[in-house]
Amino acid sequence: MANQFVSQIADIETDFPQWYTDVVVKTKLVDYGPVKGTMVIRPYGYAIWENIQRELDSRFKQAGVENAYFPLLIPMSFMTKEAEHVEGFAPEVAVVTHAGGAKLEEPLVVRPTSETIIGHMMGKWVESWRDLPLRMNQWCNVMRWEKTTRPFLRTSEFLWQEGHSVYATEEEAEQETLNMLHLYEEFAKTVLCMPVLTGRKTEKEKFAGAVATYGMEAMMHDGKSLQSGTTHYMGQNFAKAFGVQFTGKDGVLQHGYTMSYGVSTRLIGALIMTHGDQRGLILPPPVAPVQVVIVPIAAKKEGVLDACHALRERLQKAGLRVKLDDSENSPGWKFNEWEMKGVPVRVELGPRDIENGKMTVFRRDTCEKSELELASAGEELCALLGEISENLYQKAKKRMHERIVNAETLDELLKGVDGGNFVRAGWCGCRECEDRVKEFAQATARVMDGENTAAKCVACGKPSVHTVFFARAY
RNA sequence: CGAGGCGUAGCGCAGUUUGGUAGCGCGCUUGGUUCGGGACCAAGAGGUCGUGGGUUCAAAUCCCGUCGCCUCGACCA
Repeated sequence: MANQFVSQIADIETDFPQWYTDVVVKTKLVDYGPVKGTMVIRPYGYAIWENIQRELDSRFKQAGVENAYFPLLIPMSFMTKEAEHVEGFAPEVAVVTHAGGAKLEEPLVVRPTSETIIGHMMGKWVESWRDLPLRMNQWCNVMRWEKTTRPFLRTSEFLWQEGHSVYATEEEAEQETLNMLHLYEEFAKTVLCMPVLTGRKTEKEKFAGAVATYGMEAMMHDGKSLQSGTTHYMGQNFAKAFGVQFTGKDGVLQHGYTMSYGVSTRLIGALIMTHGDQRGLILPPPVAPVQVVIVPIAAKKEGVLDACHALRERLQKAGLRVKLDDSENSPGWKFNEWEMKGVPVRVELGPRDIENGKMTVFRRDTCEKSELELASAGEELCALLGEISENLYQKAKKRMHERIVNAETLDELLKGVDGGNFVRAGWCGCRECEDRVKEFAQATARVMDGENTAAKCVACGKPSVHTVFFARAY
């Protein structure tokens, strides 16, 4: 009986994909949209995104990046200007052919990403070395007509931020590509409480039109990897395609160097799958829409609701996001509901607590109950939320590091990924070997390690050029 | 696009083999008693059985077509 609600959610150990879908839908984060492959983000889910936006945006601003907005529709001819780019995205773009009751002269692409239209505008805006660097970010939706979809992880339409910059030199643009990767990594750690692996992507996995792509990969409960953010160094590919030219200090007309970076609502999927447990969501305090939920006990008894309202006000003044659940549901029902929704801390307040000047506190990450002083509720709970963040990060980090194994042969690599691990292995750098790994172990190269520590290639046995993290991926 | 599965109340399903009054659980509405881990009692609302055709006295059930969805493969933030 007590676990009736658990039966609503699939078993996290044995049925991970189903568990994920159950949690996302049953905790009312999203609903399915009428158009296949789209999702409706409900208020509770969107509040998580707003918190992610706020935290990330303040970091961008601090780094000197400004927000802008570019149009949803991109002329088809823009897409075809960069050869690799169009080839990479053509299979998944949605195209508008009619508008205003008539067929359009030139079809319009619903943006799958905005390199082309931003490149076009950069071409107009950049004239002199004094105009550089030009660093912009936009928060928007994009559309990629994927064949199979899953809420947050892969939907036809998704929300993201895409940052785009032009620099005068190769060194600056490359450096910015790495800086943003590190900004993402720090963000994942301190805001999402999520450890990640970062590094350069292989040629096969890189962004269409880029010179180099870097990725941030997070490990899910089942040992599969989820690409959670990417940064791209474009060299002069897009600058040449869109005429992004400037006159340098030396008076010479030259092309700029561009780079871009993005994270999407997929981050929400990542934190669900990183922290969640058998009871449902566990949301990291920095992004939780509700950080503390107050559940009154015996609400009709005199003074209980008053005490709850007073506590809520004090906690709000302390800067916490607080919800007082004064609905007619029974306390047990509320406990389970808010646990499933991942609220980090619950405060139970009843006649017994009030009489003793205490509050009963339940923390979602460990599911432990304790009593804290009502008088110092604000400070106590702020400290507890910090402790929960730290604990979530350390737990996830420990799990990730325990599940990174080394392999010297394809058999070892297969055994590793079958066991739900990331596999660190040597690679000679050729496409054939990368394909062979995928065919043999259904694992792809996620990112390359900073240094090459392996002796030989896991597939062909020739000397290793890169050490690569291989994993199955979402 | 290849292979499998499923469409019956808001959600989850039974009923289909062997044709015969449209069912169950949860949820919802109203009233009452409850409230420290998904409470209980009573009364109630809610269905073109995905859809088109056929067989039959009679179709959720049998036959033919069609549409939609899900899972697994190839593509991907």
